[in-house]
Amino acid sequence: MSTDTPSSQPTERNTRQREAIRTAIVQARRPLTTQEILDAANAQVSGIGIATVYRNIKAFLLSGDITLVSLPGDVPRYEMSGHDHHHHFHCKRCGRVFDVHHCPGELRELAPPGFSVERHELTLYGVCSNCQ
Amino acid sequence: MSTDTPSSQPTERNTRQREAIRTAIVQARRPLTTQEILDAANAQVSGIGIATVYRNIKAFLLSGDITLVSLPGDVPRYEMSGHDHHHHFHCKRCGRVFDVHHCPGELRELAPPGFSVERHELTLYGVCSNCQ
DNA sequence: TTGTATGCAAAGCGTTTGCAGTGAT
DNA sequence: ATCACTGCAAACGCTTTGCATACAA
Repeated sequence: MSTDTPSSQPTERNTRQREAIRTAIVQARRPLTTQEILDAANAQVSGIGIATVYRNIKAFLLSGDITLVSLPGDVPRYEMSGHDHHHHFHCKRCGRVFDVHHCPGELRELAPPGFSVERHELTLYGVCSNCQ
Repeated sequence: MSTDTPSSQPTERNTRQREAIRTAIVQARRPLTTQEILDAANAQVSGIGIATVYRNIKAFLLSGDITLVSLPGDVPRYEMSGHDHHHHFHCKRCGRVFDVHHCPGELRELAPPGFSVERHELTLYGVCSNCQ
């Protein structure tokens, strides 16, 4: 066994673009799409390319900084990690997605006999308080 | 008011390809991906093009014959309509999706105050009985 | 100075569409 | 004989990748 890490990461650099992308996701406080991230990041540092957004999203996912939020039939969204177990609410008016910090709880019994449930995802659909 | 339908649909024709695609979905008894549909249909009638599968899927969706099943972070699947309210189970071993005919029930109270819930989708993840 | 990060453009990949030929009615 | 349906290939939209340059360290 080796003492030094065999696959040491290359040094990460703090670029204006990367910080703008990170800030966009942090300040949103809700899951953002790639396009929403690009728009918010461009508001801080103009000229950011979409490829840079994709590359940084991938890097943040790998490092665990952000989490993929994919709702059925919708484009992927991303939010900061560290939230506890939660679900999502999709507003049909404004199209935004919000976190829901409640959970129906134990769902193992819902599956047919012989099926083992390890995880679940729940999405609520309706109208958010802003759009009422 | 007119007696004849203003926008009368063009007459549908029963082609071997269309019937192969419909049969594939009927016989599966679980939601199928586009590729699974193409493979199953080709087993009956070889040489079916992928465009034909997409066109027929779209037609079946419009007519209500089939229903879109889209799970988070996964490709769309399709199943015959007419099932009652149900959810889905995704096996992490074989990748197949199964219907779950139970439901946790009333979920309106999970949303934050001021949010109105109209619909919900639940996906269970784990290992199916075949793969145990 | 080094080499990671970026921007641009090209390449991928799954899905859609245009078009000419096929075939159900 | 019609005209909807099909197969093929081109077109699309979104995401990824190659490459030369920019810039953080």
